[in-house]
Amino acid sequence: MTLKVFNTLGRKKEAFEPLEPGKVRMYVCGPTVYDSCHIGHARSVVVFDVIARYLRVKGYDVTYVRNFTDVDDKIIDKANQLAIEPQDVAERYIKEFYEDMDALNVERADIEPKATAHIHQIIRFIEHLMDEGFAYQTNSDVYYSVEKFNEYGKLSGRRLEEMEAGARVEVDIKKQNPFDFVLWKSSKPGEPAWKSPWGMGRPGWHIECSAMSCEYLGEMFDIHGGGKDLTFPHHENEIAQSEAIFKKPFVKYWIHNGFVNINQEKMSKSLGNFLMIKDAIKAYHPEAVRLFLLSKHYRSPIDFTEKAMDEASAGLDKIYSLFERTVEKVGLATVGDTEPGDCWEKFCEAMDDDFNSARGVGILFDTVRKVNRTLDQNNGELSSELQTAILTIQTDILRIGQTLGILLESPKTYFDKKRSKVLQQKSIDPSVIENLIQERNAARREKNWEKADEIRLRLQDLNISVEDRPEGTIWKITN
RNA sequence: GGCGGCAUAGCCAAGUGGUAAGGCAGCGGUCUGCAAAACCGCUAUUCACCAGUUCGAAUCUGGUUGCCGCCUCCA
Repeated sequence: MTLKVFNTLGRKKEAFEPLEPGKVRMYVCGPTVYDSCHIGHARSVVVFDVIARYLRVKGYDVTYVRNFTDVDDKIIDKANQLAIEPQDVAERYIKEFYEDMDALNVERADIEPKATAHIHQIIRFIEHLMDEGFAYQTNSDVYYSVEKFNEYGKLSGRRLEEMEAGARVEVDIKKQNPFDFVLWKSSKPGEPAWKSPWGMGRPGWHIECSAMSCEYLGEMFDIHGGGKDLTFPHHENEIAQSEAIFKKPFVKYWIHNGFVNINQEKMSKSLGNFLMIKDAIKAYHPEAVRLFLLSKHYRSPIDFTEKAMDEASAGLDKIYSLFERTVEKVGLATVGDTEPGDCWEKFCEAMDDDFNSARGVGILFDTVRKVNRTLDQNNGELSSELQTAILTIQTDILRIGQTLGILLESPKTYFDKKRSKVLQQKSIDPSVIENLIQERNAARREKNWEKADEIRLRLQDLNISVEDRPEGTIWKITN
């Protein structure tokens, strides 16, 4: 099976062939740490987390770099607002980033460099650009001259001449071309500043990624990712910087994820509709958030709504419920005990097609239904063949879960946590529930159906549904 | 103004030349004291619209309409 990847550079799917066989070097633009992460950050980070996991599953030796932009105007603004140091702002939000991403089961990147820890490399990079004639100094600022780079615009499909016609960019008189961008910015008193050949200042935004990707991945590497909005100007500028110096293709595959809307609206400051990760995971299980994010293709926009999240939660319940059943029948295997089966192979086919996790999720539910059917049809003892078959499928589902970063809890833990969360929210003592269930079962034994049903209705009002199973009554939280 | 994307059932969503995955909701059934859960069946002759290419198109081409994104250091 060959993996195909949609490359923004060229805008088509291409067979994935890393520069060095068996190795993948990938760089993803991380956040500018001036505020809490919102659901849009979550999508980008989760999508690339899954891409990295899948590449590893495919057997590639992956080196994954994701940076933190920890020096920036917005960080400085925030520091002024809070009357603290910019680096404290950055530290605070890096800490929050980890809290959010850990909750979402995002694996750490192999290297997570910060811009401020690479000032030396950045300055050297800029010097290099000056030497090669791609940059110029005005007062104490250094700019990149886009006109010097012939291929400027090749990633985003723009041409300098065409852009100028309708550009709304305010013309900065210090720039030779309105699209020239700052490489080194002189500092005002009190701002973070480093000594440089051009005076005290700080790096522009784009240069850190060129400098740090080179530092950790070399002059050329395989995958560079980020949100769609970064295509222009950020990634276009990175190409201009890196290719100007190294005179060869900077990145082989550019991957960009689509945006998250909230109730069909773009998240924006003016609408005040930013959904922060920490709030989303208060309301929903983090795995439900992941399942939601992965149930649509990564390049399409996705709409965050309460309904969509309820459906994702219900879907997750459905899978964990299946595990409850299979664990009882065949026990819980761990990935590695069993050879991958058909289900896993179909999932891989989907993922091989430009990481089509949406199709993969479809296959997951398809499989869940098949196992439930098998269990329904074989109510009594399972033959050893069936047990083995179910174990294989169960393990496939777990394998898929590991790739998508879901299904990492035991069904018991999952449902227990869900229960206690809701009970806590509603300040209900679980023993009250248990007592009601006992009372209802007593009524049922006496065939007092009226009383039993009345108790069931009372529980329903508390968002609790009861299931009378052959082996006893259990209760669950409904969404 | 420039560049790009999208339009598939009530809703969400796969599907890039071979006769419409999956989820949610709905209806009917099996199971059940009744339910719930699970399963089975039904639910798009049709993929925004028009024209074209082809033996054959949701998929390719041209056009129309509608929505959205980027061109603002927003993932």
